[in-house]
Amino acid sequence: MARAGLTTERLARAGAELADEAGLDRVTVSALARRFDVKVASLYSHLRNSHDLKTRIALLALEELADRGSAALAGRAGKDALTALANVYRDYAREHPGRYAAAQTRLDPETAAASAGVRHAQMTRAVLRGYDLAEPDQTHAVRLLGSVFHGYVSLEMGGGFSHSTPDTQETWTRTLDALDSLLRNWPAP
Amino acid sequence: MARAGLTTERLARAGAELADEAGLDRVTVSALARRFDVKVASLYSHLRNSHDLKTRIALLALEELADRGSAALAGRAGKDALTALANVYRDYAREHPGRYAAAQTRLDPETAAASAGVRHAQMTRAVLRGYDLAEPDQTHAVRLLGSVFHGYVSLEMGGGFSHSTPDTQETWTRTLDALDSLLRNWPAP
DNA sequence: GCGTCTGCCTAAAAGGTTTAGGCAAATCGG
DNA sequence: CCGATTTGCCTAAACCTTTTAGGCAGACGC
Repeated sequence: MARAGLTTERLARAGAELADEAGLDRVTVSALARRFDVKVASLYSHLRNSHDLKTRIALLALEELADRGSAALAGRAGKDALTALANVYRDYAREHPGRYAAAQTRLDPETAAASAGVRHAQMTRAVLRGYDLAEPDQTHAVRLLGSVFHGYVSLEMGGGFSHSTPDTQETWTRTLDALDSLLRNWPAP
Repeated sequence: MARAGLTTERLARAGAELADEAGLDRVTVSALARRFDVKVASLYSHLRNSHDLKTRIALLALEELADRGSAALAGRAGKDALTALANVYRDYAREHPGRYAAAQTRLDPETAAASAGVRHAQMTRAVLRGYDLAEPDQTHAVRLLGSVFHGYVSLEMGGGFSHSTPDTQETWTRTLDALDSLLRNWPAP
């Protein structure tokens, strides 16, 4: 009997593809076994359980996002950097909706601390180097930017901005203008 | 055999309670049947399927949120209104995490159009009456506020702002200050 | 080539989803 | 007030997903 060559890595990658194609809620251990033409139980040598699979997809997505982010940020500063990073999130969510959804999976603290999530915070902080913000305002701003990026992307993807006018692209551009303006004129406490 | 008195309404309400207590992912038709001490199949006279249950919980949550929002907005304007509405979302998510999670369920367009989601957009627009924004900037601002409210609340709940300093309450306050400032000084295109 | 280890297998239990069809309680018309 | 109809919850059953236990054979180390 030929071996399928399963690894945790390949399972996570295939799970990510399946999430993008069929939606995160259809990513099951069973579906994955079918995709590898292997019996379900075989996957349990590589995965602790079903939630473990989701976690691994989340970690994969966070890492891909962080890689794209640091590539986009290289050589940019100020509004240019802000726009580049923001677009990384939006574009990734559009290209990989299932992976993006997986990236929102709640991770337990140790896993989160070891994840690429840390790099995300660093990247946002890097964007803020182009603006003049001291602590604790810098941390407030990091959190605000994270909120806007995530909030906008998830509402847009969820159809929350459904009515057609104005264009959501237009809103996105204006939102980034607004954030840039806000960061340049951050209000004193 | 005595009847349990099930209705779609009661099922949605019990589902919402269960979501808050155990988490949205543990809200199943089976669990709900157990709670009513009734056989599983009986629920299928009141619910089309499992997804239908989630949808009804989502609609319930959206309505409760809208009710709280309009109560909070009554008699307030400007930053006062902004803060009040923002706190409605944050407080609701803290009090009812399962319901809040359910409210993020993607609804099909007809359901969404008939839902309280419409009132949410109107409430945000009402807040903006306290600021001087003409269309299309007003719509851009509606979307921005929605993004920040939703993004902040979901990141905070998901533990995204985990490190302890500064306090997330402090960030929240400063975020609202920043939004107020931004709306008063909305950048020209 | 032999032994060990590992990877995928079969088997099986347990629980969730959903449909079909039945009986009895509630409700309504006379 | 009683018979007919409707409605609500039931049993039964099929199907799917998750997860554990234990087995056999292919890959690898010597």
